[in-house]
Amino acid sequence: MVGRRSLKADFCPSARSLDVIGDWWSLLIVRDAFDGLARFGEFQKSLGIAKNILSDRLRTLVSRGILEVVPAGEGAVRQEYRLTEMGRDLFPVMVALRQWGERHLFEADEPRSSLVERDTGLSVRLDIRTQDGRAIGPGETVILKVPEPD
Amino acid sequence: MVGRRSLKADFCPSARSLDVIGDWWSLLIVRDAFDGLARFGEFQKSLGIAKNILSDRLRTLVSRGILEVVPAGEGAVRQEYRLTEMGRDLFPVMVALRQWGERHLFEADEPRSSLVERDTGLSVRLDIRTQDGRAIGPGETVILKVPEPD
DNA sequence: GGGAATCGGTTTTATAATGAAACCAATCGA
DNA sequence: TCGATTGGTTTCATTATAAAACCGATTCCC
Repeated sequence: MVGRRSLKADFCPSARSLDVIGDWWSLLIVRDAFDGLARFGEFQKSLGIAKNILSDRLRTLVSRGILEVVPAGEGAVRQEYRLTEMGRDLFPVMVALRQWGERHLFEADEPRSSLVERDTGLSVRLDIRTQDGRAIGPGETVILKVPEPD
Repeated sequence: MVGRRSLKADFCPSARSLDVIGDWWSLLIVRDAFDGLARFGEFQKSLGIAKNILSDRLRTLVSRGILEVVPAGEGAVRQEYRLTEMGRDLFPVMVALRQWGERHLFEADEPRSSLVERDTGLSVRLDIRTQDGRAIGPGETVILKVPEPD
């Protein structure tokens, strides 16, 4: 096969998501975008990514509707990369990754950045519930597959 | 630089998480593991991944504590790959990815697999709240950075 | 019990993705 | 106006990925 397999046509939503944002850099760029970064140079400095790769990733993220290009300031020539609505919707993904990393990838006493509510400083958590509001874990769930066409 | 930059030492938990599971295949393997797959051949068939790459990814996931190798059945020689506690803790990440994919990567009428509570069939959702239970969005949060050592 | 098929990989080789550096045009700042 | 910065693109070297061939150990089948 040439190149990497695409999961665009997969019926599993997780697989399609990974097809779009599952590469090494994209979510890091999105994280920085959530953090307020918007300019090419800012991403490049923050991530230490090669410029050609950053260029490619930004283009791809824009083409997929996760970032959009907007003029930087009023009537400015330079442009910025901003999260679209679709991009901002990745927030739960970022929070879930953060939460997992905090729990498993840090020593107890190790310094780390943390995500809190702006107004109160309360830490943010994420949980999984049924439609009617009961919290549940992986053991109580099941995936309903779509029937394979012969 | 040679190879890919490691984010192991980054103070951002999301970055460390991506360092561990941010590559192209790992989360797909984890998804399949949540789905009950456990054998080398099962993963290989499900993902269509090259065997050498699968071999490498499984080894890495085991070495990082996300999967563990257990004997398949009583006294069996063959072995299986199972999610560890740390691996099962990735459930919210999978749900978040799934939710995003459902919302943005499918046509309204397109068939898709869905995640539901086993006993009731109710669909599963995920949301972000403060410690005291109020649901919030990205706009109401802020990241507290760890002070950079000079 | 013997042979064939399957399982769970490893090795080899080709190709694609990534990274670093050099380069460049347009803009900005002094 | 001139030099520095920004935002890239191009080129080339290196690394990762993929496909296929291979292989030993098991399991299936009769």
